Amino acid sequence: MIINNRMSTILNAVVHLYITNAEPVSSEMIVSYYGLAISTATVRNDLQLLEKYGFLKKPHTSAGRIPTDKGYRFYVDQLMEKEIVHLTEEEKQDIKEHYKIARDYNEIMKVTSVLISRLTQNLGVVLAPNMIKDTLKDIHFVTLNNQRILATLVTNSGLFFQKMMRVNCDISEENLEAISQIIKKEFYGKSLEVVNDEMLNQIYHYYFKYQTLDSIWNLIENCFDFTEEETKIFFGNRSYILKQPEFKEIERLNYLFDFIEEEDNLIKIIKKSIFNKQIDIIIGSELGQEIMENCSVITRQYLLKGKLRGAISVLGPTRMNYSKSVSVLDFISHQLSEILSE
Amino acid sequence: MIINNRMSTILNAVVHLYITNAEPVSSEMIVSYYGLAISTATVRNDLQLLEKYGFLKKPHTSAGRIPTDKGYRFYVDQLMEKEIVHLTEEEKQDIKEHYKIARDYNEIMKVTSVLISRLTQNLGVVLAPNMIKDTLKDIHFVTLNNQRILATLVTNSGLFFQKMMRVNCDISEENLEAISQIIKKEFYGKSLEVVNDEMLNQIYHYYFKYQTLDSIWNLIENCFDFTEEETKIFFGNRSYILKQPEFKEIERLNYLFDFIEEEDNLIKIIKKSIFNKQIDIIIGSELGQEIMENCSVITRQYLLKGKLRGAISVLGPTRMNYSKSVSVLDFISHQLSEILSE
DNA sequence: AATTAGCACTCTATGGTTGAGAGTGCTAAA
DNA sequence: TTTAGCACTCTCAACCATAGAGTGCTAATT
Repeated sequence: MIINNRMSTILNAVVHLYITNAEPVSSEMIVSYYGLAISTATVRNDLQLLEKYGFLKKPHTSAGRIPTDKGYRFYVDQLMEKEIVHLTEEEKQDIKEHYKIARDYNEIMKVTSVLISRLTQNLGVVLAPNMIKDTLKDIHFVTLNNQRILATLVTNSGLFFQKMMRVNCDISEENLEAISQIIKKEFYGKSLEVVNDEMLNQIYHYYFKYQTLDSIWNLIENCFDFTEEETKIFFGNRSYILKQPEFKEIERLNYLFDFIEEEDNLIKIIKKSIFNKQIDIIIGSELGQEIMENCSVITRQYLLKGKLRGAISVLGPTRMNYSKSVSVLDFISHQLSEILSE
Repeated sequence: MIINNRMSTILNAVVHLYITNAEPVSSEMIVSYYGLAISTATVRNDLQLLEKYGFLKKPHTSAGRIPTDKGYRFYVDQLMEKEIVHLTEEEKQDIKEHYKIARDYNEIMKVTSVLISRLTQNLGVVLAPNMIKDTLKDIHFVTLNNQRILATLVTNSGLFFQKMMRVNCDISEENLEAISQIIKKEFYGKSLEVVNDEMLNQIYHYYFKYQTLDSIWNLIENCFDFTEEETKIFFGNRSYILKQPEFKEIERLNYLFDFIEEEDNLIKIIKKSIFNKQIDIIIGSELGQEIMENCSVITRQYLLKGKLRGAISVLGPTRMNYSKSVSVLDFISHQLSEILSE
């Protein structure tokens, strides 16, 4: 299997034209749109070869070609980088404006997902920052009512985390204050992972050490498990993806929404991606989800103070603009990292 | 215009059959499914009259009848109450189980919306509890990092409210503590509305009164506006509504999603409803949104300690099961009120 | 006066047919 | 190795034709 220069050009052309027109690409189209100095017959020969190699396929005998997953893979790995579509100044400005308005972390995540949706015309997805490797900086309890206490836990990187806890008896402000002092004293500077494990394992140790607070540790034992919290996921606008021609048959759309609303599968896929590399593109069947075989997911890491914390993604049909999506994710990832770190 | 008993029965039959089958209802159908002791011709005569009065319409000359908005309105106002579909024991148990798992308020709202979606097979919507009429019970500041402070404000009903504030200079823990003490001292027991207004109006008063804290009031002035927070809205599963036959043409679906994602319109509609009455049903064109003329919204209030706080809704096609939806909303509203109040 | 049987009429939905057009793949020539 | 030329294939849209579902009207019946 030899892919010469011309074949690369042709494959590239097919991908491009198919991405923009959503219709099978003919030899005629390739020549005319790219002004190639070769005949359509020559192009057809190459197309035949590219199909034989598995990069292209035809919906039916007398139709033009469309890329296979393997074709997109080759495009993404070998051809795309040369022609990354950079964002326009307006787009960049637009992104920055939106971030200026967002105040709290939830809003920042929401804005991020919406921006990705809008700029890629597909579904933007954001995984909220993970803080399990952070260290404990502060903890505070507030009584909401006689059955509920709100714990706010702050980490060294300025992220925070909240949990409502149910209790069966009144606990005085003083006792809550004392508890938080103890926790700070014992755990300040330790990673949440450690705090969590040690607290759960050694609860009786603390129970004996600080006897005055006996009733409270029992409550905390049941309530204070930081890790059980599942990853928060944010979705941007779903309306753009609805308009993609691959979803004009409702059935496909049903599959897509069932998949999205299941959430866990998607979270798994995204998490696996950021573990691998800074940016990861998963195409169609590579997702390993039969019902999603006509979709791709692009995932980009984002950082907080230089450390990997979460991911932002684009979910769209395999016929998506990979180049544009990568640019969007790159730029937004930088903005997001900057905002979170500041 | 006289609607006799038989005509009511027939109108009721049309609504029922159309709701379950999503297909125009013929005279034959009505007689056979309802075992009426009259001929189809008689039914046809009544159908003609009901159409003349505007309760029914035909998609085309030789088709059965479907209800108009006016027809649904009559059904909902006059016929429905006699035959409310109560939830089964399993459904009730299912709801309770789900609420047991939910811990914090966000989870409770999310679970609520999902339950509504599942049980009605349409889109569940929840407006988070409004706390502007609550009084201030506690306030606490935590430093996240040198640029960000997290304020947690607790109200007398055990709800809380958070805001991240940006600052340009370090503020010591002591100063933050002092500030919160001052706010508590000045505003404890006052409604958030009042706190908000007075704080913003009299900021200079406090500035002079507590001079040691000069730099801080400036920051608070810009950041601490409780009311600007817009109403939080939660959506359940969108996948059920996708499967409704009225949305098998993508275009309708596009309208629906554009409307949903706009959010503001829907929030306005829901808020107007709860202001009116405990339960409110808005049918098709009554929504006043051209693109949503084939949809209805049912809204139910929910309480916290006996006071109106928010709303739960069902959004679906006008051909939705109003009776079932009302039951679902009723039951869930009670559960939700109970959980929030406990 | 109300109901019903009977029947003509209307409209949709389905399936089959046709022809145009798009695009390929092959062959033979350049 | 490239290309012109052409037969071949398949889709798509348009156009029937027909079956059948359901109505509305008229005249008969209760």
